[in-house]
Parts: sequence; structure tokens; C-alpha cells
Amino acid sequence: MIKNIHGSTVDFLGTAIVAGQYPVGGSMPPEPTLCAELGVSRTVVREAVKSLVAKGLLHTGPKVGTRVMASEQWNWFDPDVIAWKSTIGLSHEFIRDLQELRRVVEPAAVKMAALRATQADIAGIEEAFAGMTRAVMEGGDYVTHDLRFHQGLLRASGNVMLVQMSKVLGALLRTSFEISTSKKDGPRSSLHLHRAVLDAVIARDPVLAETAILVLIDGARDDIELVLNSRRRLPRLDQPVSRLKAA
Amino acid sequence: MIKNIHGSTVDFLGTAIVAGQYPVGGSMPPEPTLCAELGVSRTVVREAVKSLVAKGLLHTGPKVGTRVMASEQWNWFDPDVIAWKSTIGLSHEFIRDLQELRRVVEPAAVKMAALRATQADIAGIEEAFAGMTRAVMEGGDYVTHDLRFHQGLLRASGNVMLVQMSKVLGALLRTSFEISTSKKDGPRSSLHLHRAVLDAVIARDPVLAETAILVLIDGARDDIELVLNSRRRLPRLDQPVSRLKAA
DNA sequence: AATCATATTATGGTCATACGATAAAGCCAA
DNA sequence: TTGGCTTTATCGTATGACCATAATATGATT
Repeated sequence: MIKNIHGSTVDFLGTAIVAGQYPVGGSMPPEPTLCAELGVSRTVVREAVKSLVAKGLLHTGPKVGTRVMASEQWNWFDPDVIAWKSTIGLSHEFIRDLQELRRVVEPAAVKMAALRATQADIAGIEEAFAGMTRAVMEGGDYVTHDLRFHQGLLRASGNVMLVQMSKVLGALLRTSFEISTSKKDGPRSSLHLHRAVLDAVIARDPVLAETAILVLIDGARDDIELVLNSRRRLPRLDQPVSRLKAA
Repeated sequence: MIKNIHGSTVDFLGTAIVAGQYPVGGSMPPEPTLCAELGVSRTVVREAVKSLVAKGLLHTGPKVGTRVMASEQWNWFDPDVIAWKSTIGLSHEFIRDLQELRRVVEPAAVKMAALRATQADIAGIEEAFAGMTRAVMEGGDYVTHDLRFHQGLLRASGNVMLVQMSKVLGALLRTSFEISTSKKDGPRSSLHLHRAVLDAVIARDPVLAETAILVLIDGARDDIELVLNSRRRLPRLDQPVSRLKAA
């Protein structure tokens, strides 16, 4: 992803903060220092900091400096924040929280979808399913279509807030799918489970749709648990604070 | 709320955008124009715009200008965005969506709370309940303590993502509570329903806790529906674009 | 010696100006 | 009409200056 200096700076600082490279509650280096470390102008640093303030990661004030907020204050539903968290490696606890969220949200969304999905919604999900099938048969990017399938379901719920979640859940789904896909016949075996969900939605059967998606979700949960227990901790990337323009 | 120029500018533009005063997909006035309209420097305008970009409301590019993103792109879980939406008046559909979200999230959170709440969590909720009781008996701010009660429940779920929701749901709860409170004996009659939830959590009974909170939520939903149907639309504030410093 | 008021100062907040970079829109030629 | 070039409006970045705030230090007063 090619970005301008502002975007790169936000990503750099955001990742560093989420990774815990600056102590929570402590102060960031003063603006001139950040300028020097990153090799950018004060304008860029200030606008980047403002972006991070907007996402709840930082707080600024004259003389008090730029402080890192407690992680409960961060906007965890912000796609960028989630992305930064993903790049440094999702912790076991965080995956558990996302998993729980998914198990709460997706069944509810599917129930609504069964009641309210438009033809366009269903067509979109069908297309995603077709892509999944194609990927299994002829090879190809299974994960992308799997993501579209689930995001299509949330979209079909017709609820703005639930649609929003698809972006956040995307991080979990990607991890989840990659794990499932690495298993023997993962995609092939889950294909008919997806079909069952879609059929229930088309049949306007909320209860059936809910039970079908729960099978899918719990299956994914078990796969993840299995992998997480084998490697106690996911890889964590500790990148040193270095010049930005070099990268 | 007294704020600095940056904060005021972000609020002003954010509110205007959420209110639909700038056409979605269209371009905002160019930076110099905004500077003139708001009576602030370009620095302030740019940093404000950057904040709004961070919240998904805007998108900028050289020559393309500053465009308003489609509302599906907005970070609806951002406390500021929700606050702006609240100030201009929550639409019927938006309240419905929030209501649905609440009905999905809160029962799940309460179940988790029943299993995992710490003594500190419970103490916090007890304190909020005491405040509610006091407000009913001696008069006082019922809504604030009611909010704390529900936020305490979400916090006790021990799930980061669910805790985040408390901020968003706060907007709905405030509206909801104000409506309920305006009803005859609203607070007094709902007091024992709250007590039932808390008791179930203390008793570590997830199922009981869930059914108890559902009674509470559906009661609130009915109250809201009633009020919403009497006045077809909530008041909407159309403030003209005017000088910022004057206010 | 302890306390409160005052001065200092470090740090973010705001402003102004200049120039670079980009992509839309117009123009010209084939 | 079409393809590519030029123009130009607009955001992106850099710099320097000064203002506003609040933590800290200083000193006076009791």
C-alpha cells in the first residue's frame, strides 16, 4: 500500500503505540523530537497526532505533552486500529474477545438478514459463494470470497451498526479463515455449511439460519483454539523506531 | 463544553457533515473558503479535516478536493460521530438500529458478566444502583446513574469490544432513559427490574440474568416506539454555516 | 519550616507564507 | 473523434514566528 507522508506517519506512530512501544499513560517525545526521529516536518507530525487523537489513542495539551491513552479508550472499532493490532500480531485474549463478539453479532445479523435481505443482498452473497466454490474447485483466493460472504450477510441485516462490524470482524475472519484454510480440506468441508446458511436466508427461515451459522462459527472457534494452544503466543513484531523516509 | 479552536472546528464540521449539510459524495468547499467561512487559519482547517478523515467522514486528495464519504463509511462506533448524530436529532431508523444493537449486545454481555464479573465490577454496579434508588427517593439525576449501571454491566463482561460499545450505546440509553423517565413512575417501576438483573449476576446465573435484562430492554423499546409514533420525527436542527468564533 | 503567590519555561496551539505534487480539465494536433 | 500534452486548481509539505497553557521553580510571607 503506497501512501503519502501523512499516511505513513500515522501508520508508523499508530503501530508503535498499539504495539506498546510508548508507555501507556506516559508522554510521547515532544514534537521537535518526533520530527527529528521521523525525518518529517512539524506540520506532518502534528496532523498525524491529530489523526491519532481522533482515534482515541492519544491526548494532547499544552505543557502536558502528548500522552498515550489507556487502551480502553482506543476506538477498537476503527479499521485502522484493528489493522495495526493485526500487523503486530493478535494476542490470544484479543482473538478470544473478537471471537465472542462474532458469536454474538453474526447469528443476530443472520436472523435479521433472513427477514429483511433484498434480492440485491442475496445476489451479492450468491456471487461470493460462487467465488468460494470456484476457489475450491479450480484453486484461487478462497479467503477473499469467504470474507465477502460474511460481510454480505452482515450487510443484508439492514442494520447500519451491524454493517459497520463487518470491517472489524474482517480482521478476525481473516485470521480465522487462514487457520481453517491451512487445515486439511478446510474450505471444502465448510462449503456446504455456508450453503446451508445462505439457503436458510433465502428460505426466510431465521431460526434455521441462526443454527446454521452457529455451526460454522463454533467450528472456526475450535480450529482457532487448537492452533492457539499449540503455539502459545502469536508472532509479535518489534520494529525499532527508525527513520520513516528510509522505508 | 469549552473547547479550543481545533475542537470547535472539528465539532462544527462534523456536525454539519452528519447533518447532511454537505452533499454526500460531493466536495467540501476548498480550504481557503473554509478558512474564510470559519474565520480560522488554514492550519486549523487542515488539522480538523484530518481528524474527520480519521473518523471516516471525509476523504482528501490533491485536486480532487475534500469529499464527503458515504455514511456507510463513517465510523459509527466513534463516540464523537454518535454525539454529533445525537445533537442533530436521532432519526427513527437510527434509533431502531441502535435498539436492535442493544438487544443483541446487552443480553450477551450480561451473560458473560454473570460468569466473569469481579467483586470490583459488582461493587461499581451496586453503587450505580444505589444512586438510582436515591434519585427516585430523594430526587436527583436518575439518568446518569442508570447509564452507569448499564455501562458497568458491559464492563463486567470482561470483553474489550463489548466495553467499547457502552460509549455508543450511551447515546441510545440517554434518549431511551429520558423518554422512560418522562413517563409516569418510569424510574420507580423499572428499579426492581434493574435489581433483578444485578441479583442474577451476583448469583452467577447467566440465564436468569439474560431474561431479566430482556424484560428491561423490551420495556424500553416499547416506550420508545410509543413516543416515536406520536411525533413522527424527532426534532432536527438546521444550523446555518456561520462564523465559528462568534459562538 | 511550611505555605501560598508569583515568575519561569517547556510544550502544544495558532497563524502566515511559500513552494511542491497531483490529477482533473481543457487544449491542441493528428 | 481520439490521443497525448499543457494548464491549473487544490491539497501536501515545509518553515518560522508568536501565542496560550500549565507544570515547575522560585521567593516572599507567615
